[in-house]
Amino acid sequence: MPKAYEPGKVEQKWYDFWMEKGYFKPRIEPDKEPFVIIMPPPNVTGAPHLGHALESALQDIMTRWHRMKGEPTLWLPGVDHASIAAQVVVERELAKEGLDRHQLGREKFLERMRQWVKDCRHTITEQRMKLGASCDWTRERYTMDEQSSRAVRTAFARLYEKGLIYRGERIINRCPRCGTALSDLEVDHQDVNGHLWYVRYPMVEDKEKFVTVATTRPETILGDTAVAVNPEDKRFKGMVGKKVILPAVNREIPIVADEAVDPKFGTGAVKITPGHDPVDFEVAQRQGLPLINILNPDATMNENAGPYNGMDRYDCRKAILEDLEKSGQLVKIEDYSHAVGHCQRCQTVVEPIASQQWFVKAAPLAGPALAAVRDGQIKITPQRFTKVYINWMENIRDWCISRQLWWGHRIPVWHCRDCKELIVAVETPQSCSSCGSTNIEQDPDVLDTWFSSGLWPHSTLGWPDDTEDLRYFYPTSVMETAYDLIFFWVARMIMMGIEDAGDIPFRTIYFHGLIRDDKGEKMSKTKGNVVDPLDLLEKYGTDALRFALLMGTSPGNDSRLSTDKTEAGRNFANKLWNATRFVVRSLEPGVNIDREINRDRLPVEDRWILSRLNRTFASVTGLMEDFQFGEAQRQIHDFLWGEYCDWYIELAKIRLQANDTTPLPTLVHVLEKSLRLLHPFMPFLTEELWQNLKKHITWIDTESIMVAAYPESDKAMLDPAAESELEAVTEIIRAIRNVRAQYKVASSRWIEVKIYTGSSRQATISRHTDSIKSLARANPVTFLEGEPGDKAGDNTLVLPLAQATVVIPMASMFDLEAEKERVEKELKQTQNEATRLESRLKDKAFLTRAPEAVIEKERQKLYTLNDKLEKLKQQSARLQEVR
RNA sequence: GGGCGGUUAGCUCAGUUGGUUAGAGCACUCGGUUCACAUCCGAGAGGUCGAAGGUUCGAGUCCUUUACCGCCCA
Repeated sequence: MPKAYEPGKVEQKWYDFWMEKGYFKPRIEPDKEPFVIIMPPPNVTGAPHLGHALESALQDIMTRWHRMKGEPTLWLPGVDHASIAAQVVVERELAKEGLDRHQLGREKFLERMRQWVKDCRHTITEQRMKLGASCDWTRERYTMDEQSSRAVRTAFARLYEKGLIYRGERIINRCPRCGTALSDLEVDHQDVNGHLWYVRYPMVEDKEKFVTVATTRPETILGDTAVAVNPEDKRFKGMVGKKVILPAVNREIPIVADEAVDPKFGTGAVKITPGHDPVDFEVAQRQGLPLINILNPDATMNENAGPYNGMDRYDCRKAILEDLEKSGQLVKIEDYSHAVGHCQRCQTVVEPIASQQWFVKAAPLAGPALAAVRDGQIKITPQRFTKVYINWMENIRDWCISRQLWWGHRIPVWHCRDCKELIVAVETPQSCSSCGSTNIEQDPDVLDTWFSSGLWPHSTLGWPDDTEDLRYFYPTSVMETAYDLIFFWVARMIMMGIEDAGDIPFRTIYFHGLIRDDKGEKMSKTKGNVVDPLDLLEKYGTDALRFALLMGTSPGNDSRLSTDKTEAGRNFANKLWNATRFVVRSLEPGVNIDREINRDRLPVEDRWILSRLNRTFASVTGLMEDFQFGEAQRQIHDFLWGEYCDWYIELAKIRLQANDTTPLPTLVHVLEKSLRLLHPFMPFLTEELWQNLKKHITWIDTESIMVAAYPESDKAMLDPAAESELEAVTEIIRAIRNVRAQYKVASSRWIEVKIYTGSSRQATISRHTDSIKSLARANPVTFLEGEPGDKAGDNTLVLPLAQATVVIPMASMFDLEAEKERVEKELKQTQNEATRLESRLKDKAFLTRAPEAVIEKERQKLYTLNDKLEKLKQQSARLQEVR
């Protein structure tokens, strides 16, 4: 084995080996309950980022763990066509070529999209494989493949037939840049510093009288169809029912009373624009007011805007304000901060517009989805997200699913041009189902990308067909994703899964946090702080990256990734590499290691490490069951590095050096099982090391660590007495090392140690005399009974410990005279330097002429010197006492 | 406006039912060419666990109030 672990040389080899052996593909065993994770499909929007790497690591850990436990395990991969997100990305690419999609036309644009998806899928798959993902590639799916598309059309048609999908005119958010309706969730609200403009609307009956309204969007005046006041508001008594004249377009509109009006906003009278405000839309419906749309799809003003027809919305705002100013109707301007909706994908300010769209009636679907979580059929981890889920579900609103985009699932609805009938069908119809006309046309819109995502757990397993996969693997075990998808995706999967497949889509939903950069900033392309997982993989190795991604994380909490962590991962991998290298090298003489180890015949340090190993199994398993993977990983790390390497191997070396091969079975046994324990976390490294070990151990007959059994805790291996005994020994060794460091005893020097204990402890601790001698560099080591008391003598150090008292004669630690001389010399030198500095710092010329930074530096130097001086004086005094 | 999370060592974070002396990685200081590993070994320093009050034999952990930071929803 080479001196250091070189991940680049082994990773591809093992991934190919696993693929070749078909380990990723589960065998359907009807009598066993399977473990199933459906991979959240990455968007085809570019190269995967660190969030995907974390997701991959977590899901792979769970998958490998359950597979090793002997469960039929399926991790099903796939990718998402990402309708709007992908279209926006490709449109940007086109813009670089000076093109837009309309120039290409629908078909050519879709061709372009498909090519993009092809390239993107390749990158995504390649990266998943590099990350070690043990997913079943034979079942890989795509949200736009034939099966998924049919699932989408089927789900749509069934919901339509049940009256759960309808078409209607509602206020929706429209992104002028993307040119499409959006769902409420796709709008990001940001506080913007704007203005509140107060505008006078003259009364029809007496043009000298006015009603003043306040607005943040003056251009919408053009679409006003009423002014509303609160019915309780005494200020407007007698005005309700009268009419005012709308500025700019001189339309007469009524004053109405409606509960929705907040008397505290503005003047208490508000303008009602039913075509461009959701609250006003509702008021209009209640009051029977007409609706006027003043905007074109691209957010320019339309013919209803009168003189402003054709203007951009913001130019219109400016123009109308100037006109109002001129006519004296603009009476007041206030600074006003308010939330403005932005398109989640392109950050353009969205416009609320009343329009004909397709909606999913949410309430009937939310009922069972709510119950499934409330009853505990679906468990949400971490638990705190349960409340968030319930709160959202309880206040759910209808879901706008039609998009005026080209990329996505075309809505399975055909319009008859002759009889205006709507035909909803799974397969393309030839003629109108009502009048038989062949003059029919498919709806041009596509579906919200989350519609197909919502079907993912059942559509990937074969729904709407009754497949073996669907019967065996559904409901799935765990859905693992980021918490920011709770509404977009998780909620919809639960609703659609129950509706379509008749059962919950997964038993547990596990949320991980978001990965930020080392400064805690969200990674984004515009900020330029995006780290490519591939760069880290190549530099540090997959296992190191996986280790880093999990290090110090807890469920549902955001984490930062830094090179410090990846380095720690790499170092750990290398540590384990070398521990294995040591064990393998010790085996070389051709020693035969038995499969079973007889605990009772082993020395106490062997029983100790076996006990600690089995405690670690129990603890790690408990943590994994609880989804605490970061903590599980830490415990494995601590056991291997802090106990196995730091202590057990060091103890074993003492026997091995005396040509005693008895530690070998334990060395091998603990290492082999630990590698299996660690395998889900660091798959490549553990496979490589395990295979190296396998070459020397005949009884390792499994062909890969990934199909070897996951270790379980054996209670018979637990040994509290051995643990207590080793605690005493390590405490003694640590105490002696501590003293050596404190007194700067040369490492080549052996010091004398006397250990006082009770008689029963003496029998046990004295068994470790060789260990204490070797690891603390102490000789001679003698054991005495009871407490040292006066017997210790004057020139000794007395170290009282939990289970023993250690006494060290000072004289054995160093040549006293030489040490005194050394300290005095250093003391003198330091003193001289300090004096020189002091006098300089008193020199007026220096203080006035030298730059402040230099003076400060000198002051710091003096401060440090004085500190050192103090310590030297103390040491000198201590030495004097020794005589 | 409603909700959630965070506040623990210089930095980044663990710390799951309350229980000895609060941990890790990195950084720092001192010492190390002992045949697994300098991607290392040994030792050390560093924390009134945001604040105040309460429950308890015992609180980083539970309760109340509060400050600041972040996120989600409206």
